[in-house]
Amino acid sequence: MDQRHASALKAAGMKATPKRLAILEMLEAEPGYASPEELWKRLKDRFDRLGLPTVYRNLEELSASGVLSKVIHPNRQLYYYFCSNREHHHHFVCLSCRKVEDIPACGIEALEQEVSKRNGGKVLSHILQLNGLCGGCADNGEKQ
Amino acid sequence: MDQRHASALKAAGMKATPKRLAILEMLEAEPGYASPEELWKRLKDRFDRLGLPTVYRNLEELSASGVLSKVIHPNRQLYYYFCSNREHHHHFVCLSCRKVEDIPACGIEALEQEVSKRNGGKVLSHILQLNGLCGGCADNGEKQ
DNA sequence: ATCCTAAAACGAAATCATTTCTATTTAGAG
DNA sequence: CTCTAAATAGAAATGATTTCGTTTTAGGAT
Ligand SMILES: [Mn+2]
Ligand SMILES: [Mn+2]
Ligand SMILES: [Zn+2]
Ligand SMILES: [Zn+2]
Repeated sequence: MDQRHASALKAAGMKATPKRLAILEMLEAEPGYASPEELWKRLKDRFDRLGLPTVYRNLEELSASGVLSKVIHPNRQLYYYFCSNREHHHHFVCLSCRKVEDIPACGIEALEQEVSKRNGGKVLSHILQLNGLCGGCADNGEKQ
Repeated sequence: MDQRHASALKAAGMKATPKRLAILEMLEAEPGYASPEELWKRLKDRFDRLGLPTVYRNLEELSASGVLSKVIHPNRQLYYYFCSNREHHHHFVCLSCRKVEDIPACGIEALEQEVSKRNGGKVLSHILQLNGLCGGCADNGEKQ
């Protein structure tokens, strides 16, 4: 149905199944981020059969391929967000209403004040973390 | 015993119990971040009794009070790190050896290259997220 | 249009890191 | 030294997420 999403899936090397398309449609319509179970509960009505593991699996795959973005939440549960901005950027997420706002730049100190002043919101905390391999480990191809 | 840690605990309004001090000592000696269970297994030898929930509870409390820092890990398990740098800063963590390096500035794009070149490491991914309340939600004191 | 096969989905069950709960112990103020 | 709120034990519960063997399906090939 939705050619945009079908194309995105094809570009990601994934089959355009009805359930994947429904997940993308629902998440795109969502104003903020959503949990796998929330999406599952609402998607169940549109299919005679839909397993929660299927939702988990697809969200993770779509996130891994960059079609969806994952939210790092203090409660450490999984949340996903559909962001049409294909440029590299980061997010401001509201812990109350789950709204997600794009953050164009990456200067954190300046960013906090800017977000706080421009949107009138309050930044309670921020997470900045670089994951990777140090020099010694990058050499030999160790993992984990 | 360790006056520095006892003082840090006092400053945080926490009692300087032997187990808390042992947790801090062990984590300070650790070259990288560690999980609650790893610390527990090694601390058990030093006490006739030590519950895993106690380690979890103390790590979380110490993290909340800023004595320890929490690591955001792709496997979504809990890891903690003792950082003596009391200035506001961020971390580069190695997914292979768990080493943690301070990152003084917050310009992410520049940072990735800088970390990659200066330390010879490889940045596989980064997380930048601001958590807080948007304008609408900051007004009324809603939570979650 | 039909076949074929790797990919996707099912769904019950398992996993297991983390939390909860109640009784017991203890740090540290007075 | 006493007293009490804070801290801990330890068993049990929790529940989000994953696993697994089976069944179904998307989509390229014929
Ligand atoms: Mn975005
Ligand atoms: Mn540090
Ligand atoms: Zn390393
Ligand atoms: Zn909000």
